[in-house]
Amino acid sequence: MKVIERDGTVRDDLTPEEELHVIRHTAAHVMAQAIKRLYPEAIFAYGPATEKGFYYDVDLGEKKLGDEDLAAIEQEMRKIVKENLPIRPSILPREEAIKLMEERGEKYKVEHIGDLADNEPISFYQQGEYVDMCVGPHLMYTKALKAFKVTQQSGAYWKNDKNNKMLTRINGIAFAKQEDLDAYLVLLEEAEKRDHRKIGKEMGLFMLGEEGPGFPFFLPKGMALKNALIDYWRQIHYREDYREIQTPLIMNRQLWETSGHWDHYKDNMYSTTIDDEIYCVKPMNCPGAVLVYRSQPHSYRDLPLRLAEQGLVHRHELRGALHGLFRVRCFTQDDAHIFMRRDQVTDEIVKVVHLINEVYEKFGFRYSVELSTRPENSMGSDEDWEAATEGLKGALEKLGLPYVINEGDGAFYGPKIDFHLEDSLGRTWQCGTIQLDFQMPLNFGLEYVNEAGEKERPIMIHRVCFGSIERFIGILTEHFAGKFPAWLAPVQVKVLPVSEKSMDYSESVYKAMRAAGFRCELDDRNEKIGYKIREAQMVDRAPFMLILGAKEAEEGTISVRFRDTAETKTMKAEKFISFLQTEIAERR
RNA sequence: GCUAGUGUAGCUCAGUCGGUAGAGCAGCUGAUUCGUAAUCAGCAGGUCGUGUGUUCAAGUCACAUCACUAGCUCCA
Repeated sequence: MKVIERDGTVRDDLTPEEELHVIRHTAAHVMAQAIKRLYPEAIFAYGPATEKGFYYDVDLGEKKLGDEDLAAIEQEMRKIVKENLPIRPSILPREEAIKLMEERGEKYKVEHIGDLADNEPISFYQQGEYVDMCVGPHLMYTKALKAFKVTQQSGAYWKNDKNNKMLTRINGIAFAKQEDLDAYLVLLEEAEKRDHRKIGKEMGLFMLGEEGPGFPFFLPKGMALKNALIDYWRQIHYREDYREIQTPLIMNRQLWETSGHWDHYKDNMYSTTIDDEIYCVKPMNCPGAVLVYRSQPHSYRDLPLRLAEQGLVHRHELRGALHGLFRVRCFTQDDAHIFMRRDQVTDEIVKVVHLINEVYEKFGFRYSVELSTRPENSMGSDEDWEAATEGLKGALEKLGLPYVINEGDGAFYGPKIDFHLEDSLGRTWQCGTIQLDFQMPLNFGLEYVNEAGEKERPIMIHRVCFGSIERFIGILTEHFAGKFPAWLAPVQVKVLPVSEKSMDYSESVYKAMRAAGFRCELDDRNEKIGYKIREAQMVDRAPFMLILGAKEAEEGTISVRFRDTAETKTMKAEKFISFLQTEIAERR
């Protein structure tokens, strides 16, 4: 595949990833050309290639686009491809570049030139009547664009700043070959089947209602899953020497003023009035943990002190941001606050990273790591922020973990390391996070007594592994497409009598399974065995089905059908029980 | 909160030009007693998200509002 650089050099040595990027970037230009033909008044902002496809942000004045309009744009793009226009670059002096863009009314491009460094060359690519300011490279002819689709539109602010004008963002996808595009569309369909909202409904895990937007209800099956997850969490945290606490949901305004939440987080806090005083529903667990720490004097020998809490927090999220279990207004954080001496910071962070890694590996998740630095609206001194940020960086480097830096994205009280997991569509969601905090200990006057008998201020880590149990369950559901491993499965064993004749035997087996501690259900409906298997497989997604008919009743055995292989094995109930107990105990 | 869209039975969806609500699955009842991914028949199920308006007449048109979906912004 040949591409042309802004200086006119023709190259054919790009990697497949780079080629895809160029294809998508050219697709964005062709789309812009199509838009300009259909809507001559359109003014263009940014139009990049992305990981998933491409988009162009366009100012269409008062014009609103419907689905037909998107189809028309795609149609026009196909026409432009057919015309096979050559795509050629040129570099202009800054004044001429500005003049060209001004003549064409491209005010966003003019502004963009103003943002560029003085020595940055300003280049343009032209295809037919359409000229776009662009660094390239691009395909050399429009006909080289083989497979693309305009997918959706949305609003987006100029330069992503909500104080700026809202533009129309038109999204598309493009691939090197039609087969790749088709495969991608199939993938999207598959992803839809894994959507945790759909599976959650099918399996009866949770529900959301208009009565409480963003406040999920956990149904019996979802609760079983949640509890299994928390049992696992307790086990590993006990091993790592954490102590579990629980702090109140509602505490008075003064506490939140001390912690800084009142100043920095008020818009996200729910509040209520009790005896004429304002109380806030906790959006974070830290102040509660801090009060627990402060309730007793501490020796340097007690540190690090690790206080863990399954903390239910409430945050007022914008309603447009709500999304199944991924983004809710109340969620349970598997939180912990670690109070420690300055010399313990690196070791402690390393331990937490190991723990998070252990948890994610358990489920086979891949994750990406980000380090977020000081935001604008924050508290504390530059030195403390510097030290905290260096502390996190040092730990990451000691571990050799690759990470990207997210400038200005830290919490208001400290920088953080974030762990991001992918959903079925490849969107990433922040789950685990480790935050280093000098502020809270200062604001609350926390102390410990050192070896010399002097008072010193501890440093605090805030950290979560799952992040929010709700979000984590959403990710898990999509990851396993509802086919949870036995230790997590809401229904572990489903007993399926072949007919009513084997009902008595089935009931006795069912009771034995429950007595063995399994989450077991009996399908006692008057249906054929095939029907029951179908539902156990597709709806409950039970890892084990016990098929019980006259043969089993006579022999005193059970026929176990395995969800994942569809194999069947006949054995004694005791054998199955000990097998499954091991399976669950080892969380395989 | 912003941009665009969607809202009809528990679920998935149909409903034409404005003329008074329809299917499949699930549920219930009956028959069948069945061996590894859907047995047959019957019955029942709806204030068409909510409100206001236009009209002789509104699921259908208009406005408002709520929820949901994709994205933006924001976040675990």
